[in-house]
Formats: sequence, C-alpha cells, structure tokens
Amino acid sequence: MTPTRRVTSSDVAREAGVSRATVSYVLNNTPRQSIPESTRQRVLAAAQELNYTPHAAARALRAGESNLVLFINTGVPYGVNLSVLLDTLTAEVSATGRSLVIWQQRDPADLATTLAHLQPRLAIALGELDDTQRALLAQARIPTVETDLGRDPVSPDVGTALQIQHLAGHGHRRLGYLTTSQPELERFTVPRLATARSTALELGLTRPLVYDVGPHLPEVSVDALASVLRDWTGGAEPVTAVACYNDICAAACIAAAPRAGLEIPGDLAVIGMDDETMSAFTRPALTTIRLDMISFAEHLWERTSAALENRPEPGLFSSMSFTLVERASV
Amino acid sequence: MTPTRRVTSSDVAREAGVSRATVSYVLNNTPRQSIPESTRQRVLAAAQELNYTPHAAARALRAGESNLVLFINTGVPYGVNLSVLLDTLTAEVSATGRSLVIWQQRDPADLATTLAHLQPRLAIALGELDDTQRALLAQARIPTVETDLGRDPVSPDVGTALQIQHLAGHGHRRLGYLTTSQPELERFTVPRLATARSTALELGLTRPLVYDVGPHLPEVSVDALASVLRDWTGGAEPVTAVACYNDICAAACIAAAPRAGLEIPGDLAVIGMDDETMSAFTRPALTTIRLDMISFAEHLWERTSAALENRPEPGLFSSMSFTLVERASV
DNA sequence: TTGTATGCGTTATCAC
DNA sequence: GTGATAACGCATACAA
Repeated sequence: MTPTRRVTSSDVAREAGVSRATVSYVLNNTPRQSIPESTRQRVLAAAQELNYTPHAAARALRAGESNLVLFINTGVPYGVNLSVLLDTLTAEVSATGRSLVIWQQRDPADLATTLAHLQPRLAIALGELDDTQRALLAQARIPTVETDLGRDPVSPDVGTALQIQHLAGHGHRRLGYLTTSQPELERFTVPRLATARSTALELGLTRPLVYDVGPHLPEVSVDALASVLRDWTGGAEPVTAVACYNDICAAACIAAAPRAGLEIPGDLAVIGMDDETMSAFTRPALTTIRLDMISFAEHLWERTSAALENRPEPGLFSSMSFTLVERASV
Repeated sequence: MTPTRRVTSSDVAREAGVSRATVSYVLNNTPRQSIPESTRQRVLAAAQELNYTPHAAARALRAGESNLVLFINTGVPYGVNLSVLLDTLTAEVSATGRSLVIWQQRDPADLATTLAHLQPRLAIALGELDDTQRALLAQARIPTVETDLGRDPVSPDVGTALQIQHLAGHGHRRLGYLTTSQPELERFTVPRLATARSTALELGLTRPLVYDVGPHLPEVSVDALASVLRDWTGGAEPVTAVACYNDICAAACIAAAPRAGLEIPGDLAVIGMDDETMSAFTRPALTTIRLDMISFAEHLWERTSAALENRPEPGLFSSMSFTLVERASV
C-alpha cells in the first residue's frame, strides 16, 4: 500500500505530452473546442493508463455547484415502499449524471453540518422540515422539494379514499378507523384521517369511529385493541369494517379480532394500506392498498428536476397509481 | 430571490477589517496562532452577521480529503433493522464532525460516478462488493469496511445458532429450514444455512431438511409451502420444528401450516429471525430472534473508525446482543 | 493548442 | 505577540 499521490490532470497532460487545458477539453468533450483525433486518442489513452479520475472537490469549486442531490429522510420508518422509492430515485438521478445521497435525520440541527459538507445542488425532503431548516436551505439557495410518501402535496389522498370506497362498495355503512400518534408520522396520519372522514361523508356513511393505537407501532396492545373492537361492534349500531392507517395497524387488528370473538371478514372487514411484504401472510390475508412507487418516484423526480431547470411544475400525480390489492380480509 | 453571491471569507475579512488569514485562524481556533480577544470578537461578529459558511468544496480541495462517510447498500431490503442501523450510525458519525451519506446501489458500475462526486473519506458496505468495486475503492485509497447485517465477518453467526438451540431446548430433534434464493441476500442466506446445519450437528440433531421458498419473498406460494410442510411432517420421522431465514419466511410458514392441517406450535414449532414489526401480530405471535442493532451499529463504527485512524481492530461483536423474543410459535 | 486567471479556504513564512 | 502576504490544491474556460 504505497501512499501514492492522487493522479491529477497534470499527470495525464505530461503523459500525453500536452497541456492540462487540452486534457480538460478532450475529457469533457468541450463543444467549442476542436481537437484533432490523434491528440484526442493520446489523451484518452494516457487517462486510461493512469486511471485518472477528476477531483470532485476541485471540479465543484470551479463549477460553483455540486452534482449531488440530497434526500432528507426526516424519520419515516423504512419499509418496502420507501425502499422502492429510494431505489428508483437513485437510478433516475444517476441517469442525469448526478448522485442521489440519502441523509437520515436524527437531530434536525445537524442539517447545517450536512449541508456544509455536501453542498448539494438540490434537496428532496420526505416528511416535514422545520422553519429553521427551510431557512437554512433557502439561505444556501438549495432548491428543495418537500414530499409525502405517495402523496403529492397538491394531489388528493387517493389511497385513503380508495379504502373507504372499497368498504362502502361492500355495503359497510358504519366504519372504524385505526390511526397512530407517532410524532414523525403526523404528516401522514392527519391528512389520511381527514380524507377518511370526508370520503365517508361524501358516500353518505356515518362518521367513522376513531381509535389511536398509540405512538409506538411495535408496542400496540392487542388486548386493548380487542376491547375497542368489542365496544365498536357491540352497540346498537355496530361497526362492520375497519380502515387502517397502515398494514401494521391492520395486522394488529386482525390479531385482535379473534380475542373479541370476531371473525374476519364475516363479523368485521379490515383493510390496510401500503401492502407490506408480510401482509400477504396474515390470516386471513390482508386486503390493502398498494401504491406504484416506481411511478411516484418518477413523478417526484419530474417535479424536482423541473425546479432545478426552472421549468413549469408538472401536473398532479396520477391517481391511477393506487391499486386495490384484494385478498381475504374484506 | 436575489441571486446574491455566496458569502466568502473575503467578505468576512472586509467586514471585520482584517485579512482572510485572520478570519481563518479565528474560525478554526488555530492553536499555533494567538489572536487577541478583541479581534476574535470582531471576526466572529462579522461571520455571524453575514451568515458565513465555509465552502465545503474549497475546504475539501485544500485539505485533500472530505468529511463524508459513504454507506453503500448493495441491495439489502429495508426493514426495521436496517432503519435502526442507519439511524444510529448517522448519529455516531455526525458526532465526529463527519456526515454519513447513504448510497442505494442499483447498478454496481455507478459506484465510480458516485465516488467521483462524493470523494468519501471512508466507505461502509452492507452486502458484498464485486471485485471491480473493491479495486475502485482501493485505487481511490478509500478505506472500506464490508459488513453483514448483525454479523461481524469474524464473529460466529450467533442468531441462527440461537434459533436452533432454542428449538432443541424444546425437545425438537428433526428440523426443517426455510431459506430464500434472492440473489442480493445470498451473502446472508448462505452462512445462515451453514450455521443452522453445523449447530444441529453439534447438538446431535438430524440434518435439517431445507426448502427454498424462491427468489422473491413477496411472492412465496403459501400452497406450495403447505405441501412441503405436509411432506416434512408426514413421514415416519416427522419434522416438528422449522427455523426460518427471516420473519417473512416464518410468516409464510405460519400461514401455510393450517392448510397442511398443522397447528402451531402443537404440531409444528416455527421460529423467525429479525423481529419485524408485524411479527408481533401473526397468529400465533411469532417467536423470533432480535438483534440489538444499536450496539451493532456502535461496534461497526468502532471498527470503521479504527480503520480510519490506523488503530488496531476492536474485538468481536458481542454475542450478547442477540436475544430470543419468546412469543407463541414455539 | 497553450498560457493563465479563477474559484475559496488554509497555512507556512515573514514583517512589524 | 499580532497579523499580513503568498502559495497551494485541482479543474475549467477565456484569450491569445
């Protein structure tokens, strides 16, 4: 492991017997500059031979901007959906010669350091930024797109609407809704609950009963949930179906039902959201809503690169990308 | 949005009535240079006022190295575990004044571009790199730590061993093992299977029967699995317990059992791995192995920063960090 | 084709 | 002790 110096464009220039300027022109295919083929080949060969890679920092310094796109995850827990989003976005961004880089937020205040280290050209925030962070990004003049998972800020919440419509389509009039109070998820839970309510209203259903399973999804008490289900289904006007914030809530609900003496879907229908991998293996298998994350990622990048190039914003995210996954719980 | 120029150290110097050198000395607390308090205050005030942030690229160019630590995810799907690992590692790294940045690998060949853009000081790879990638990192002289999720390359695979021991402790002598052939997961599946076999051997159990549920976890056929379970449990020497590569396989197994006329845990015990969130809500609730990802992340960073500072490698990852989560499926 | 200036922060060296 | 000058790191693009 000899501590060899970095290969710079000077090395290539010397090797090829030309100036550094020429090296730069050849390697960047500068259009305004014609280079004879023979020289070009010599330079290319030298670069190849020495395994030359331009120094990113120097390039960024000179260009005044970097090639990085920063993805800020404010705390949305990872699942298949986020996984696919990140995958697709990464490919999309790298196709433009840039790199997508993900930053997992712990302390919002650390954003300053991260920005200073990275100097991204662009930022995509999943979840909600606070005002200090927005100011920071604005001050650094980094165009930023804030987004929800599968929801364009201006698009309607099609997923939740689909849940309610599906239940109504099966004749259910009195619904329950399971939500969570996990703080990082507020940005998602609040609008989903609102959509559930308004869709039920539009469809002429009664106002859904709501239960908050608590702030920590892995620790949902199945017994407490069972007793809620008993209450909901026991009265004069029993709830016959439950829509859930996500598949984890739904799985808990499916686990709780038998303890309340309820059979699914006979006594109680349950619909989830997100189509997590394990949802295919609950008993009965969970009916849920799947979002085509690939097209959402493409839409998101469309919006982002529009911001980058001062193009007009693209239209709404297509509602066709939400599909009902019909299994056995409704 | 006035296209104001960036604030540079020259601006601060002018504002404070000193030279750029002095600004640098003050802002970096350079030990070899004494600065009187009055000057220091003036510089600090000016920097504050102008909201000065040093240009990362310029600094990196000068220093010859960046403050970035690159986390390369070669394709491990996101779940709670990875989520916690990333969270913890991010905090750990940022405590040292660096930034952890995550790169989701799509095309292994894109690593070259990413490295060129980022010039990370250090790399941590989750999953297996190919030789081209290793060469690339070596050539760029970026110290790299390759790792598995929860398994130090030199530590024994305690998790899988625990699974088998737990089943043996409950009197099971004939085991089945469920694995997957998803290519990105090979790095995990192969050693786990090997450990399952060797542990069974050590414990005097019969050699486990193995079934591969296929390359794509979300599409496991529950029916096919049910028929395998029938085979396994039907012979003269029936399998009485199944250990699974992960909780998803285990959930599929729990879903398949009733179709094979098997009751869990009465006729067949099932144990998973990873303690996914939904595992608490299967029926019966899944017994599984949890890894304390926080301590694993700390260990990983320990190892990584040792590589960085040429300190000796720390010891093995403590096996105490694996715990059995006893629920109802064994 | 090439010399040279430019972008920005850091630090060795030197002057007061 | 205090602070300024100047050179350096590397790639790029204009003028010659």
